Amino acid sequence: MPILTEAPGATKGAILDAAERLFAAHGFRATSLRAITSEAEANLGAVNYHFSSKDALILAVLRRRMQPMNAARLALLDQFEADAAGKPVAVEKILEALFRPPVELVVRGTKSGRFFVQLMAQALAEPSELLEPLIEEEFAEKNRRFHAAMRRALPYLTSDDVHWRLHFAQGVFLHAVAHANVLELCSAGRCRIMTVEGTLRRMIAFCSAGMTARDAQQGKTK
Amino acid sequence: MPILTEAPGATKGAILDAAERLFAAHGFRATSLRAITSEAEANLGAVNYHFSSKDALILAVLRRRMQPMNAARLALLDQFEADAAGKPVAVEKILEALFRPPVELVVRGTKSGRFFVQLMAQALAEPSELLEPLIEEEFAEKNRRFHAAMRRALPYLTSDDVHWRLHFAQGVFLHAVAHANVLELCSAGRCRIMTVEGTLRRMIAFCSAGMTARDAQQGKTK
DNA sequence: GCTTGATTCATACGAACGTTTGAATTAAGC
DNA sequence: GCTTAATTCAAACGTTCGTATGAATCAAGC
Repeated sequence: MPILTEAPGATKGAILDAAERLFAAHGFRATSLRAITSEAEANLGAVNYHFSSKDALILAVLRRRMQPMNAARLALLDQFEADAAGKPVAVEKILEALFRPPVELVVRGTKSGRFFVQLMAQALAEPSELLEPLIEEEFAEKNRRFHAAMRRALPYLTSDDVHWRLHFAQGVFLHAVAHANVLELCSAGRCRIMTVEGTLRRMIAFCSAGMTARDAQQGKTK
Repeated sequence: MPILTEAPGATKGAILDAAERLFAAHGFRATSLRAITSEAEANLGAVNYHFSSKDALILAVLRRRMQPMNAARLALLDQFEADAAGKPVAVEKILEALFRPPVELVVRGTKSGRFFVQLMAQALAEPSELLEPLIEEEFAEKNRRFHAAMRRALPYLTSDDVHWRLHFAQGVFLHAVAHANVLELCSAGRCRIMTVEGTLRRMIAFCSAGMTARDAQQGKTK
């Protein structure tokens, strides 16, 4: 086991960073390994040495951010549930636990972490049997926990109502953060994601109103 | 000008249909022209004959549905504004004008029209200088009109508030319709997009509550 | 029925891709 | 200082892609 000249895993990390940025900028398929290794100042063969294939590299890029992000979401929810001392957690707090970790990743993110949400949007948009198991595995517990918390906070909604509305809230967050350029375009440059707190406040205000809304035909699935 | 054996533009239309379905299923870049012409039962050269390049085919696929969809949205808004006879259109109506055309395209869509929203999500997620002008050109008037209608309906919101919240509403719609499989996955198959009216009702209930929400720090941009 | 213009078809080309290979390089162990 | 194992590197392989080309096919006009 040699001690590297630079930090251990320097090449591996550089490849992950470059891949994250280029995947977000041009898509998984449109980004060549040559472009990645060129930006990472690594040799072409290094990708297949450290990750064995391009598909495995894609999974590694996604997994690196997904796991900590979802762990942070659950930790935040844990904390709010502890604060609530047995009572239901407020809808706004549940939404904050859901939104804060990714928003902080994007706004404060060092290196290329800020591109990660765009990658998630691509992973969803580009359906592939490659990504589905990762998404299911990585998000299963998060979905279960947040659904349960919302059901407690909104007892007058059916389980299906909560599923639908959490799905909507995910859409708000994903579109707002991953496609922030669209907002900037539509508002002629006036609206941009600047701070964590400002972005969070807007998203939570919108979604908490949506989550708690009293529907005229509540409970009907169709 | 020969009269074709089959309907005029049969090959061209078959290519568009096949491309729409395969682009939605596997992404723009991952779908080869050979796969498209194979599914369309056309010759490989037909693509470059009818559309001149793959990029132009992508644009043609998108434009075919975008133009009528946005026209229908504006027509619906026109109608609601006429009904309102000078008074502001209700938020729910504005949202219906925004959501109904694409939802009907997806739920009732013949041929491959139901895949179109997934394509829009991909076009947004896969940023490309190819697609940006199309999006800007095709959505500019729609954005302007709906922003103005919302400002009339919600006079207590700033212009920036409306930009942000319309952006959120777009996220709800796009994610809900384009990634309906995620909802089905998260709800263990219990929640699915079944009918136009049921889907619309849920989206409008959520978004109208979000649009009209009174924010604690309203008007602050950050 | 020959001409004409539009479309279809089979084939081929060059480029770019992911992956493989084997030698060169590096640093640690004894 | 030699050995060993991990890593880097340059070069090449086979495949697949988008595109181009030219002949074949087809229907309509006169």
